[in-house]
Amino acid sequence: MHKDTDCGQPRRADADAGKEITVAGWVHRRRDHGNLIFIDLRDRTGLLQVVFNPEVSSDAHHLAESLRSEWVVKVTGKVARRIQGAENPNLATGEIELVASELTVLNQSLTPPFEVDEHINVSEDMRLQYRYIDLRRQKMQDLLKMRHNVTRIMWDELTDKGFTQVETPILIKSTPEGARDYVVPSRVHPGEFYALPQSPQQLKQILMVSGIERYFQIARCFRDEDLRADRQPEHTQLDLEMSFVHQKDVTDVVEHLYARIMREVRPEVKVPAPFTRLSYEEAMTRFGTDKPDMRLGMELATLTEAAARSEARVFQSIAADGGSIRGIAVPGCAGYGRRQTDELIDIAKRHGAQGLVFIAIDESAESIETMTEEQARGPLNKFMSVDIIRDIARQTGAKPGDLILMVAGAEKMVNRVLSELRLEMGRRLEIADPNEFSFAWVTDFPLFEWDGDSKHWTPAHHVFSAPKTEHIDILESDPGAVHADLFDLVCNGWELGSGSIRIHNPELQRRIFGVIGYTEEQVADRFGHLLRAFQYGAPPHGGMGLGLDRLVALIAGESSIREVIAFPKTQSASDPMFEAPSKISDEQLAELHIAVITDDE
RNA sequence: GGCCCCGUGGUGUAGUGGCCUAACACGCCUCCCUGUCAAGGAGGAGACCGGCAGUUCGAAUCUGCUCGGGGUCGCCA
Repeated sequence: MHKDTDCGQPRRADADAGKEITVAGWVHRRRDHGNLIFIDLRDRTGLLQVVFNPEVSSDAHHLAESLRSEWVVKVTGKVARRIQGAENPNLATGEIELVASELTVLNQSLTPPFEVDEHINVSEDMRLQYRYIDLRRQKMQDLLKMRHNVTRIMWDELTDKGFTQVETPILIKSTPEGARDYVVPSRVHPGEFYALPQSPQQLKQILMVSGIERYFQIARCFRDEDLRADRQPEHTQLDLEMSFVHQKDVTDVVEHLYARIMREVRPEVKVPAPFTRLSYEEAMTRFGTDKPDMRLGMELATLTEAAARSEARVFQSIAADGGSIRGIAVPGCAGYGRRQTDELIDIAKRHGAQGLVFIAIDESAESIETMTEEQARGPLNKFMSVDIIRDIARQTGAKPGDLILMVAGAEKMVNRVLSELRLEMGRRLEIADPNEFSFAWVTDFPLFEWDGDSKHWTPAHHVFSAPKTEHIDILESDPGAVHADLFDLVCNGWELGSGSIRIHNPELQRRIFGVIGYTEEQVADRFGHLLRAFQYGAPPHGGMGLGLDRLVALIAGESSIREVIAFPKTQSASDPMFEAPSKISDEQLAELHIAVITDDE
């Protein structure tokens, strides 16, 4: 080793003073006082102040004059207690310093494009281009370690529970469902292609047929779709699958694991236990979304009946057409002015609403029951009696000083709009406690969704989820009413993963394919291997896929998963450091039997 | 594919039609300094304003196209 001690290691003057040590690392900062030179030396464990004193070693002092930021050096010297008054309480090693007797420059460095420091502000573009420098920052090192710890706990916990980690192949077969595949040409089979897995779903189900019983993998998944703050073309998921289980068995394992991760990685935060459980129906009714942030309050109320009793034509006609009128009460916002309400109307319109109806309950009202007509202000109030307004206030839970937001129209749109407004108001009012992690299981999803474009039923999750036993009879006759043992794990508005009890009966699996509208040929081509496997004693099984990047970002309080991925890609799915993707040589293309067609224009 | 925001020395910003021969901070370079720690002091170098085309007497500033980055809708079994 070039060093015998880590920079962050010697900490106490009593214990360490007088020891001769050798450390090595990067020059974090240099303070040259002429005759006395200070270097903050940085390695993965932290900072250590090194002093070069010409009276101790004139050679070392002389060489130290040439040191610059990010040079890589090795220093030998004696640990000494700092002189009185020169201690640095901000540094873990602030009580001591290293008095250098010997300095070796192991490598020089160009002046870095940005400083390796926490307080600086650099564009993400620049950070990604020089990711190796960016990752030297303490914060990035901490995030990578946190991620490591999360996966370490996954390994520990699942190993204890009898799980076996199995690596599944990265080169598999394209089964064009859902997302676009990333595709890899085969040299040996001209004109044929592998696909990178969108998830190891089928492989892990086959492992259940193989008798593994409890499988997990920290698996890379590839999807060639547009990126977002929480979506990368390759993401990592904790993939797990269990045999002979019911839904509760799967959620118990995951809940125990996630509670433990929170306890060990963020011991200071609140994690309400047990995790909340609510059905998809209930989530949509109370929050308008299947991934609610439950810290926000402001639950949705159905006001169709009350609003339809008013003289307001909009409400009457929407109610008559089978539409829905719903609303939320935003605490303390009765004083919102025109500009603020206009902003909310914009948000509502962006998400499909025709408009947004406000009722402001004046602070001066003693209570909802005693408030007067004048104490409730709103554009449609002249069409509503005080009784109706009171009714609306009661159902939304509004109090004096609150602002009620109402949206009318198709239920799906109304829910989406109110859910967005709820999130927006939560952000504005800073309602959510950043130290609370409110996990919830959302269960009993419908198995199918109607796709108006393709005029087909499509799987709400994926084709392998089992319908609830009591709904098997109506699979073909009323697909929309079929629910499944299908569940999501959500936390603070983030979808962290979903799972289900799978189909293990090849005949039932064929019926599902039938409802979705696959032909015999398509089924044979895409899923023949799975159906064949199921004919040889497939056990009942179920499992989950849980996003690791999202989990770590959530735990770390980061809004983008790029912060917790060592080498993420930009929104155009490219890597600014590698400059990937890139063209390949004609020789490579020829070998792969590939001709590139260039778009003119 | 749609919509929105951004692009000025190495980095982050200011400048939004003539005051710009482009300002500020950090960084960088030189010198001074034995107790600093986001050291301090003095001096200095460094950008023609993402690219192209236009409007104008005059463009960093206006317009169009384009490239790059970010957010979002679509998309994401």
